[in-house]
Amino acid sequence: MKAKNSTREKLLDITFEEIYIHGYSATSIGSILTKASVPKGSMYHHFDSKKSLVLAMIKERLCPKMDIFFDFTPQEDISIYQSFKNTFANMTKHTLLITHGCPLYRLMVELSASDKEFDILLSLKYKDMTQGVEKLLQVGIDRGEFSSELNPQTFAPFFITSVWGVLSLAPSLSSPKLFLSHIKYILLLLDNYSTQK
Amino acid sequence: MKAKNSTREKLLDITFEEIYIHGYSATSIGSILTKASVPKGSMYHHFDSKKSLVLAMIKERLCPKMDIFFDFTPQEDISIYQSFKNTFANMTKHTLLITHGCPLYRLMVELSASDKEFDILLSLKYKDMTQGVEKLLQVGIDRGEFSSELNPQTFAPFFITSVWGVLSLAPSLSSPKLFLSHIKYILLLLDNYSTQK
DNA sequence: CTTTCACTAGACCAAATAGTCTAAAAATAA
DNA sequence: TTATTTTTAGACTATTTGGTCTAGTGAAAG
Repeated sequence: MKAKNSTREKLLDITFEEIYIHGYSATSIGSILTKASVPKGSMYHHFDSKKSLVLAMIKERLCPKMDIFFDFTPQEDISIYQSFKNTFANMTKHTLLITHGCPLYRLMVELSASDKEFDILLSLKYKDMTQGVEKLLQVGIDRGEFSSELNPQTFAPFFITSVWGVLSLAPSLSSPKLFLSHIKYILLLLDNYSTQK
Repeated sequence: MKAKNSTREKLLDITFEEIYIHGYSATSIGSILTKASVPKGSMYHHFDSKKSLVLAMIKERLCPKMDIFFDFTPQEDISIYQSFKNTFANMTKHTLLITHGCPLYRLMVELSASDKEFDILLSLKYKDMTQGVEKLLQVGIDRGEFSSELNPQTFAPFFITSVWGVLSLAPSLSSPKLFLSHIKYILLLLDNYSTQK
């Protein structure tokens, strides 16, 4: 007996992989179908179109993956500065993230300007992520770890876009070393606002 | 009488515009031809394929445009720190750059992982640009404006990828304000290495 | 003037694309 | 079991894609 919705789930899995690597326009339904060993009829039973398949993939695969790649949940027993270090350490564990960049950002670069529906979905997750950073910074301020001069609302977007910027560089230019020196600068900047000097 | 090579030049112009906005895969030769009012035969007389047209466009349009968007030439009479400020001020004048992002980076995100020839060309220009920043920083160190602790070779890639990261965000999220606060942080970081405190 | 050659023009082609349709199979409910 | 619904299967279609081909045109060289 087959698991419930296994076809749908498999399609979402493969769609994420294919689009992460090749992008939306360069990925054909045919290639997804072949890789997933799913016939066309099955796909069009579950999804109206290529676009709706990808919209579902963003919601059910890409967004959850972002929460795994970028974990900003504050913890009781460790400093916020250390939390950021842990966040970065967690990122480096995901090789695909380092080599192929941020899947959300890559899709955003390709689609946000041309398609409103994609833009809304992707921008929403972006805001969700910057808010995660904002909250973490605010906790740091509230705890007295950071000066109140630190503005979470402007630092968070700087943080996110700066990190996505390095990550999504060409694989041939990207490396763990480059990423490490990049985050070193971000941490240095954050340290400017540290109260424990 | 027609200007020499006017067809070729027009094709490169329109190709740059179309691909800057829609990306490589989403731009068809047909749409370029229509927009440029050039028949297919003319295009294939000047270029072997879509790919070779775009490779020529990168060399003859995109790369020169990058030098206009990002001007890192040091000047005798002004400080390097001020030079960076001027560089940023120059960027904000180019509205397309703020709204649609860095054309080189966008293309890199779409193509570098999949196509070696594009990757080589785009990566070369990336290296060219980071070198521009490196040199500017080195001049600053040599002049005694920056501490020798500043490492141009790691700061330059941080600088470039961080700036490209904000610029290439979704147009719906992007704004001059966001860009301004972003560069404020980069300048603050650079100021850490300033010798005149 | 005439020959030559770079360029234009667009009809044409094969392959790939997203999407449709109908029939059968499998799972579920009665 | 039988009836009903969900899912699978893949042939088929219309459109678009990048690219070819051949005939014509215009300017410049002889």
